Amino acid sequence: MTHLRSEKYFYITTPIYYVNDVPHIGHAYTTVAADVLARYKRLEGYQVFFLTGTDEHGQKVERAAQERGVDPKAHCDEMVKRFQSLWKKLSISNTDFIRTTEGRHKKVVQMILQDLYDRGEIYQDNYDGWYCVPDERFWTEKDLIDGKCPDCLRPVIGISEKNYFFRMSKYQSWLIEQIEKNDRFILPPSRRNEILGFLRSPLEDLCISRPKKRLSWGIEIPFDPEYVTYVWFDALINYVSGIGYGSETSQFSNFWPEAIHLIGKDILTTHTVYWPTMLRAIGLTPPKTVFAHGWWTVEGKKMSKSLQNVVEPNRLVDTYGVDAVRYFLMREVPFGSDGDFSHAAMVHRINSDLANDLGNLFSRTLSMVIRYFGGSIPEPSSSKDVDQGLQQISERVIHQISKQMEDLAFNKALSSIWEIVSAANKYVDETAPWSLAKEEKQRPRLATVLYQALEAIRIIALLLAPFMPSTSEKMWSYLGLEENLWEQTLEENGEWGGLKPRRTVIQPAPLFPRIDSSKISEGA
RNA sequence: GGCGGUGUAGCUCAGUUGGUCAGAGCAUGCGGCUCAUAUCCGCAGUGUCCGGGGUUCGAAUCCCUGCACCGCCA
Repeated sequence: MTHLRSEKYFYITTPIYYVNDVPHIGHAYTTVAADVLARYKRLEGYQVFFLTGTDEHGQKVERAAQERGVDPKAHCDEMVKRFQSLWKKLSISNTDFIRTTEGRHKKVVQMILQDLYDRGEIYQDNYDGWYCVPDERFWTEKDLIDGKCPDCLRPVIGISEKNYFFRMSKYQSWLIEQIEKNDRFILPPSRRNEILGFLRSPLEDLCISRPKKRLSWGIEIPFDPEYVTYVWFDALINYVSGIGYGSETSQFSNFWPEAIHLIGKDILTTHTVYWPTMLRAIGLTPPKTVFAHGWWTVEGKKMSKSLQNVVEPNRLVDTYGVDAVRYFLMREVPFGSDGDFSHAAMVHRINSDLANDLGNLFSRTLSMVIRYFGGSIPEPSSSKDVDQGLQQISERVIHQISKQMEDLAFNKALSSIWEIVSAANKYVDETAPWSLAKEEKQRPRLATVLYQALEAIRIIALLLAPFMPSTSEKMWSYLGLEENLWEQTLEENGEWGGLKPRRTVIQPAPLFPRIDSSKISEGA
């Protein structure tokens, strides 16, 4: 049985965000990165499943709801909108949005728990320890600092109770082997080393239940109604429940082997130790890659609620525009390193990269097409070395980007695209169409030159689409292209010479107006 | 305390296995163009490649040591 075309699958996830959190630049960062990757893979012709969502159980939600005097679910229904509306505002193209309070998720969690229990992967035992209520974390006696939570230094309460445990410890050597034999399982490599270091000490079993008398807002343990599921055990399962584990069998089996989880470095252990061992026990393969990206500081300082410097993504978008924000996040720092957000850096990126380099290339080229050819895309004739040079750079960049995106090197990919932008600006300078326009006999040459410049812009628009979707759409339509940008593939449309002559370009408004930095308030 | 990482132009950083590797971008200075969002193009720098010692014909690149900063664990 042969297929007409082999289907390529790509599955990308963000963490499910804690519904009680106020969305900040960190949430936006992970989600934008996932979106860029999803859009890029679609451009490469992949079937893409892009999942994000919210984690809605646990003590903080329960308490917040109580304080407001509403039902926890009703509380979540309200809070979840903050994420959903932000993703809409940030042009996020997720395939689905999963909430851990949904029936489809609970069903899968309970099915997995029952199965693990039946097969002896989960057992009951006594738990003695110290519990930090605000952090929802258990600590052992030796963890404590002066009898207080080592994480937040707040008081802890002593707890001794029966709980259920997952036999995580027995998978330790298997896990080490997985990590060692696959150098792309945990990225970047420094994080991989950290986990390998962590795994040199004995791994313990994982407590996966909470007694209802202490916490009722969670998924009930199917074999013991006195307990609910520990939030992490519940939350991690979203990655399989969200693509139909146990129900949509073919969809699940197509996408799961391709899973890439993007996470912040703070949740590395849950994703590279808890989760793979859970999957192993369930009988599923580990994700292909877990990539831990860095954190953003703001104006050189760590983000914190007390400093009141948490960057509110909605305001950022209102101030600078979606695409500029997406561009900055992807361009400023290598994915995986920490970065600093500052308004000065943001404005600098916009003015220099977006307005001067890209925006000006676009407007100078289109203006000349309008001025010299009445807006009709001219027909190119024989090409010269300069022309071919521009084409070669574009072809080289398309080739490079494929590898850079594979490595999640978003900043490098963008810098590669800017090689075309620079080359095109230089090309326009060297060929000087305004001089050619002065002599009638240079008409064919002028036509060729402007066609080449437009073609560079078309390729730039295509490559930029994953990063700056609305800008690319604008460029695309100003170029007079009627085809749907989101149905294009690099294979079919990345070839030089795809632009059709005689279509009409439109006089563009500046893609990115320059920003007078003195008019941007620091408090945005 | 243990393990790991980093330290290269004013700033942010590239520099595969040691031999045009002393670089890029930004910022700065000078020159050019005028199609364009006062945008674009060209040229020019400056560097004890953290300090010290060693291996080698030759080290930013390997080894030892000191200092500084960072990450994970404790």
